[in-house]
Amino acid sequence: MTTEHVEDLNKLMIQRRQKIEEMQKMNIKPYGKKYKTSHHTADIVENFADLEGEQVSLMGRIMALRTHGKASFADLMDMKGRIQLYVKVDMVGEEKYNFFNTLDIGDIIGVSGIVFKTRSGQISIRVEDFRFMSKSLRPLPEKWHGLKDKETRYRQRYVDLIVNPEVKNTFELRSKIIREIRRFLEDRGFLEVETPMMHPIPGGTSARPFITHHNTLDMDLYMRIAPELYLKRLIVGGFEKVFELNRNFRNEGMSYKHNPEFTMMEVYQANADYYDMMELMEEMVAHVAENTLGSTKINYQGKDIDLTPPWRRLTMVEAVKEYTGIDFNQIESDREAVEAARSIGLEVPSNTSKGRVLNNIFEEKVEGNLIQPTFIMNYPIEISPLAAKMEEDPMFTYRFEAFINGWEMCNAFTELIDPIDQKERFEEQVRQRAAGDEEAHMMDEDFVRALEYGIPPTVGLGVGIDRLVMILTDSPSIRDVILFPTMRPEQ
RNA sequence: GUCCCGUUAGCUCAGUGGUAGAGCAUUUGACUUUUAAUCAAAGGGUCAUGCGUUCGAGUCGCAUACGGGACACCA
Repeated sequence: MTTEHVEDLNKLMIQRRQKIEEMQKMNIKPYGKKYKTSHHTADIVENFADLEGEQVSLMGRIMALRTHGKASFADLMDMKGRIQLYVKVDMVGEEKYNFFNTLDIGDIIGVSGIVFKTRSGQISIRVEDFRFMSKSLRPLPEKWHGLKDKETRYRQRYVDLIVNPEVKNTFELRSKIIREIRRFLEDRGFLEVETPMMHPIPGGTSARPFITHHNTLDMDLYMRIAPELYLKRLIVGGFEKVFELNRNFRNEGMSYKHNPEFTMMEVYQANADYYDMMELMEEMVAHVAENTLGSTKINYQGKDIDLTPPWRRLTMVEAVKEYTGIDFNQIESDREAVEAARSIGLEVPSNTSKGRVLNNIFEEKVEGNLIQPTFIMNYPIEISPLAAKMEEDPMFTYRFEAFINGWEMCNAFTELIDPIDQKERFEEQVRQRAAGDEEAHMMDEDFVRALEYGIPPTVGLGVGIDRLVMILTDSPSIRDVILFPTMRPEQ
């Protein structure tokens, strides 16, 4: 700690640094070694009947200190909760007792003592001995109002976690949700795999990528926007059921439901179709809700949502008809479609194709209404370059998305497995890219080559994990379910 | 990218163009079952940053930074 730095510190921080000097005079180490513990706080509270009168030892952070002359109370917090400490001068001796009263909120100590209940019924530890373990040099936010400032909460998540217990709950729940997804898929014979995060050609979806550079190879690489094309290569290779649950990176706008890096789960299954995947999706979400929240009936920001399968299924054409009255089965030409869109107040360029118009109307007029889980099926081919064409109507694909609370929660389709068709669709994307569409797909020759070896009929599903966690943890912003959300640097 | 809002003590927040406020936290004292402990006293501020308007700016204006919200972009 340099002196010029100390000058910047506020009074509270100077006081705490001075306490370190006083501790050193007393031969107490401000930063010590591990302390042998027998329990966590919550274990004692939960098993009080068995532990009353027993000796226990704990490690934790002082969160409150109430001195009463010759006896003091403190609240000790660890990863499982809090417990009250009761320290008496005649138990620990005058010197230790006086030192205890100089502890700061935030300091970390090890204690051992006897479990008992105070007169007012509070389960506590009568401290027989304690050891200082680590000094806290910065004051924590206030005990009652906690830390509210969102900027500080996101930038200094460690403080948020210390003082806002519900934040810890959210992230524990997130961990359980991800664990249950893995368990669900593994129980059904899916193999978890890891494919590259740095791609020479970013593919698998429409999105702008982040670009990075490899020095030794002297080449640019792209942070992946989706694992899709690599997972399908694995289906070519003979893995019939695979999934990957990890980060994707998209260089796009940020919002309460978009973070530049986010967690995606993609599943691929050979010899299956999109009906199988709809079943898997609704069962998986129900399994996760049941095993983390204990119910498939949840409440998100005041809205009751019932995740119990089966979920409602509608084609995109049916959904648009239901919410706007426009029947795309009756629309023959692109021009008619554009006119229909304009008739309900949507601005659409004149040269827009029928399928894109349908999708625009869906996004503008339908999506937001789909609060209860709903599968929307059969997406237009123009916006689905990796999905299999429907035999019944080549304008559409065997693709579906699930919506909950008006948000897209997953995207899935029976995969295009015809390498010749795939190559043509890539070529069309390349033309659109040349025409200025930055998010059109790039040609991936190796992926086409893989398909040329032959791939069984396959279905794939991608689930936005952060949004699922938002719904299940009742979190209003994606930043509330990502420990360290992307932010500009301070200053 | 556009618009709106916010930034005052460690934290949570008041603040009407005229001496910078409260609660908690902190320091000192009292108190051996308190628990938002209590009681008594004290200290604590580059009002985000910069430039203006004004006799005088936390307050009015402009710009910048960071954050939040909405929209746009976007699966």
